[in-house]
Amino acid sequence: MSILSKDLLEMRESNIGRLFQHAARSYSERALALLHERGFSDITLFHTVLISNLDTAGAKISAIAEKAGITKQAMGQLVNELEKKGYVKKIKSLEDSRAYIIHFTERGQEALLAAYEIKVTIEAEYKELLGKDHVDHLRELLQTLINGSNNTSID
Amino acid sequence: MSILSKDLLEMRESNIGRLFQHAARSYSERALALLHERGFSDITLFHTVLISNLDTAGAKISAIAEKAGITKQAMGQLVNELEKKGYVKKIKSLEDSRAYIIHFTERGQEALLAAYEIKVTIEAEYKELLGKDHVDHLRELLQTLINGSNNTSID
DNA sequence: TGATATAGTAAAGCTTGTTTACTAAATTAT
DNA sequence: ATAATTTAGTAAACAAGCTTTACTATATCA
Repeated sequence: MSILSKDLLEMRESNIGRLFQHAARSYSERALALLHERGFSDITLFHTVLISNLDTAGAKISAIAEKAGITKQAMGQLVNELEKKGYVKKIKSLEDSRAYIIHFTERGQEALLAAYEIKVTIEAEYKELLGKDHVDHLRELLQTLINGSNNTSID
Repeated sequence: MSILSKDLLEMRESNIGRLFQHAARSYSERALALLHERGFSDITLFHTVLISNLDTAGAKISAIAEKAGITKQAMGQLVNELEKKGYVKKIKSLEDSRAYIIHFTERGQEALLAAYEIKVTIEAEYKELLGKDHVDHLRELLQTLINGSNNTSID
């Protein structure tokens, strides 16, 4: 008990893993709140996985799934939901009749643009808190960390 | 399509929210792998929520739940699982006969100590990648960010 | 001594996936 | 050309990690 309580206090006070988690959560909650404010209230955190991974208009489901680090089935479900909500369309590939190409609808493109603007907004907020140089530095440090470790991950 | 593809490329290339997520995932995967290596292979990521939130030996379920940002029920379930695995014990409170106090068993304390050592190990790895000063700076920046935003969160 | 708040449990349901197993089309080998 | 294999996607069942709703038992306050 005496040893533990000391260690644990030290443990909590500076657990960098927890800081990462909090930062990630803070970011995504803010981003989603802003997205809802702009009228895209039917999008959940779940859906943003697709949005942030579909970087080339017209990719196949399996390609996006791989990029996002989830199974084809999960991505298929996600695409179906977003299609129901009117954000994307599945169009049969001309080159491969097994495959579908995912296209954004006009509303999907609006959402995408909003997402981009929100990203800019949040980064501006960060710059106000930390200063531009520090934000850039933060990004670099994180990038280095991710490239350096994490060799066994799916993503 | 022309506008979008450009924006999207820019979006992906430096999305700080995604960097947070990757960093968090990288950290927790590494931590869990090391914990398993040390013989605590029955612990999942899920269980570490309790472990990292139970900083005062002898807290009530509801108190830990609140600290961890989850419901009492979820924490109750978690505690039961960890009790089954032999890491903690629920002991009736003498002061409040509705309440249980969570105590670590000997094995639980071993796990806790291992968790602390793993934290130190991972941070040492980070220091090797980035340098000590940069790790300290990273921590500061994250802390500032979390304190500055995130006023609506549960946690 | 009621009224209300708090500690914890129970059961059902939700989200975000995975695993296993399948169909249909494409590719490669023979 | 046809058989074998790979690939794209779907379907169904299940699991983790929760939440919501509803409850019991105890404690506290008026």
